[in-house]
Amino acid sequence: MSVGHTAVTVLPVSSYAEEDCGIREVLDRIGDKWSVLVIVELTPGVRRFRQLQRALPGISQRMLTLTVRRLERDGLVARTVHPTVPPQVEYRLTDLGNSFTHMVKALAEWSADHRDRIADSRRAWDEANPGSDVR
Amino acid sequence: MSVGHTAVTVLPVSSYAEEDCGIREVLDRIGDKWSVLVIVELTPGVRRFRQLQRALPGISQRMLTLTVRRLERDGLVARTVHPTVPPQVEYRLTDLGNSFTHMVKALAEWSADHRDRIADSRRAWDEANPGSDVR
DNA sequence: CAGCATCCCGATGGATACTG
DNA sequence: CAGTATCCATCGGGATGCTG
Repeated sequence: MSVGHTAVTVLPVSSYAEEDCGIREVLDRIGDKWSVLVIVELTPGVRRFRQLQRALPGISQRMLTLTVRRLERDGLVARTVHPTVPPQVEYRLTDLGNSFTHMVKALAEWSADHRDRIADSRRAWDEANPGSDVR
Repeated sequence: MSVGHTAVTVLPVSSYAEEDCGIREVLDRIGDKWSVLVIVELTPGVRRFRQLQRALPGISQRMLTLTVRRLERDGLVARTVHPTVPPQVEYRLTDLGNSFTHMVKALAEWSADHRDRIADSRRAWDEANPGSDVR
């Protein structure tokens, strides 16, 4: 077997979007249902587990745990356990998490600024394309 | 029945993260697997269907169609059909779509800037938490 | 209080085949 | 070329029950 014979993994090129620009990584981190909301909720300061859950109506214990663990793993959130009875666990943003806050803020502003326009566009599209399963 | 009796919809408060700030809307729009990548790919200019598909290795016809339709519905992308043979369809960003480009750029920069730090954090966490299913 | 362990369902999205 | 139509596997995430 000569060199370059097996497993060449073609992958033609990819003008822009490919793996080179790290968009996919960010999306994998914040694209899920709760991560950004948790970050937003931690922006004002430290929160305890139950506090977070109450502040995020609809989140299950399981998902809050998972979300907060992943954020901790990524270094966006710090977790502090106070070995008391009953147990007390605090969550806060790290510097890294705080830096990400700016992104979220920009995103929220963009959303607020263009919300109406998007809603209009959707109405128009839906009217022009009745009975479409796109939605 | 007196006023204010039915359907009070409790919903305690929701300090920050609730529906009021439009984060959820943005995430519903860009949190999927391909939307942002398509937008990135359209940033340099107009693209045709197959061009997009080739530029986005791994995307299926179905998903490209769905993604591009949703973006069109939201008013981020404009679709132009040239009734030729064979058919030719062009996609380009609208002004709205272009404005969103800035968000994506910021996200990409943030990702690039902190990629290493996050990777380190993950390694450390994985080492400190062996055999965890969090990942 | 702050979780972990299970079970399970619906949505997302990939593969494939067909069409104007 | 630019789609549409199906079928199907995966998996994110909700509900529930138990524990230190």
